[in-house]
Amino acid sequence: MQQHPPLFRTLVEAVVAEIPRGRVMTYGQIAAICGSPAAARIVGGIAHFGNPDLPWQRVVNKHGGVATGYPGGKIGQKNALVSEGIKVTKDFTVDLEELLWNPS
DNA sequence: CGAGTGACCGCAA
DNA sequence: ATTGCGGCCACTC
Repeated sequence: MQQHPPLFRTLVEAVVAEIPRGRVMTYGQIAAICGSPAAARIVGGIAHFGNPDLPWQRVVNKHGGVATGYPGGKIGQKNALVSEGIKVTKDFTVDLEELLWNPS
């Protein structure tokens, strides 16, 4: 019963918060779910200015590669993903065919 | 309110 | 294969 239209940022954070452990999602897919398939960059921006408690490490790009601006760099994100049981290649990429999470 | 920015995406050389 | 450029749209200052 939102009298005001939900902010994009709120939707993105909600989706990211629903990503189960051991799964990943792409920026473009999250943006599309939130209603703006071309706002993939915005998702990244929200990741930087949004709620730091959310599992942003589970968010990867369309190539399955980890983000560049993650705190600690790609190493930090890869470390966080591996800590959750997600296999990350030495090329800092994850297998989207196996780990991509598709919300209902 | 206006301008700049970006943890992206896709294509061209 | 790698590198560079533009577009796209919401967020921050």
